[in-house]
Amino acid sequence: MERKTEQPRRRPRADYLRNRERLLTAAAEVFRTHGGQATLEGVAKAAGVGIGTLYRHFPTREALFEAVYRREIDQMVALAERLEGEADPVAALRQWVHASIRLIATKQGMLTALALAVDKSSEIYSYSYKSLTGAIARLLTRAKEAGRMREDVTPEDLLLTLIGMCLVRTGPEFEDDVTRLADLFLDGLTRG
Amino acid sequence: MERKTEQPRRRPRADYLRNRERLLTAAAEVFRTHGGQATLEGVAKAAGVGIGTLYRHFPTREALFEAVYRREIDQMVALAERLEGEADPVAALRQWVHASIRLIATKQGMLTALALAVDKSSEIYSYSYKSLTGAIARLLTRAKEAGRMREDVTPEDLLLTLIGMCLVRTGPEFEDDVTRLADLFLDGLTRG
DNA sequence: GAGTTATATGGAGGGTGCCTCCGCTTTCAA
DNA sequence: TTGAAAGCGGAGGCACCCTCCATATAACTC
Repeated sequence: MERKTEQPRRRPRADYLRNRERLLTAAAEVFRTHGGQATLEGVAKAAGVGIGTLYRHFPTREALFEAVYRREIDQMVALAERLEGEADPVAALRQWVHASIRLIATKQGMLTALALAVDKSSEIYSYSYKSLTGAIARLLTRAKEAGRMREDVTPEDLLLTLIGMCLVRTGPEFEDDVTRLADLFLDGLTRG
Repeated sequence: MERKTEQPRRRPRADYLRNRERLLTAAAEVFRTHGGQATLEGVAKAAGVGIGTLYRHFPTREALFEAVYRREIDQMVALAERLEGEADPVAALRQWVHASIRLIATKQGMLTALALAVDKSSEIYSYSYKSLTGAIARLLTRAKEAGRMREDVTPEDLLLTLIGMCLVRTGPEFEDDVTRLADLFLDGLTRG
C-alpha cells in the first residue's frame, strides 16, 4: 500500500500563480467593460498570456466566471448574515436588497455575463443559487415570524425577482431604477 | 420633374415571397427550440435557402427577430385594448399579464433571443417598448382612477418587471412560476 | 413565346472567436 | 548542475458571421 494521501511533490510554480492572478484581474476588468460578449482571447491578451494558458487555468468560460465572481456572491451572503442581528427584520431585508443592487451595479456586466453564459446545471450556478437562497431564507423567516411578511413568499421568489430586475436594466441609471423596482416589490410583500 | 411617387415597376417575384415565408416559418421554429444562440446558417438551412438569401431578406439578425415577433407584440397590444372594456380594471390588468405570460411561454426562446441579440437602440426594441408601454398605460390609468392602484407605479415599472421575471425562468414550469411571481408583484401594487 | 431586363439566388470566401494539442521553456528540487 | 515535472504560447481545425457576385429566373413587352 502507498500512503493514503498523496501530498503534492512541489509547491505551485511562481509563473502559475502569477498568471492566474493576472488572468483574474484582466477578466474582471474585461467583463465589466464588455459584458457577456467579451472574448476570451481578449481576456488572455489583456492579461498578457497566451490563450492556451487561459484555458489551462480555466477550462471553460464558466470556470472563469466562477473564479471572478465567487467573491461577490460570498459578500452578499456575508452581508445577509450580518444583517440577521438587525432589530427590524423588514428593514434588514430591505437593506440587504439595496446593498446587493449596489454591489451588482459596480460590476456592470457581471449579471449579463452570468445569465448569458452560465448553464443552469453548472457548479457556479448551483453554488450561487444555494448560498443566496439560504442567506435570504434566514432574513425572510425572521420577517415572517414577526408577522411582517406574506407567509407564502419563498426565498426563491425574492432572489429570482431581484435577478430579473437587474437583468432588464443597464447603464448609469441602473442602481436607482432597480432599487425603485425592488422597493415596489418589497412594499407589496410586507406589512407595517 | 418626374412623378412624385415612383410606383413599383413590377410586382414582387414569386420566389421572393415564397422564400420570405419559408424563412419566417423556419426562424420561428429554430428560435423556439434553440433560443437566442440559434445560428442564422441553421435557419437558412431549415428554410431550404442559401445563407445569402436570408441576408438579403433580413440584413441583420435583429431584422429577422423583428419580422418573426412583431406579430406577437401586436397581439399583446391588441389584447390590452380589448381588456379596456372590462368592468374591473384591476382584473383586466391581471388578465393581461397572465395572457402575456402564456403567450411568451409558447414562444420559449423569444425573450432570450430578444434580450441577447437585440440592441436597445434598434427599431424592434423601441417599437416593442413603445407599443407595450402605451398599452399598459391605459390599463394602469383606469386602475388608478378607480383608486385601486398605487399612484406612483409607471407602465415601465410593470413592463420591465414582467420581462425580468420572464427572463429568469425557463423550462416546463415557466408559465406557472412566472405567473406566481407576477401575481406577487401585482398583489402588492393593488388595493381591493 | 421569345427577347429583355430587373430581381433574386446560393454559396464561396475572408474574418473572427472557440478550444485543443503539443513542442518548447521555465521552475523546482535533488 | 541537471533531470523532469509543470507550465507556456500560439498554430490550427472548426463553426459561424456576413459580403459579394456570377448565375438563374420571374415579370414584363411586343
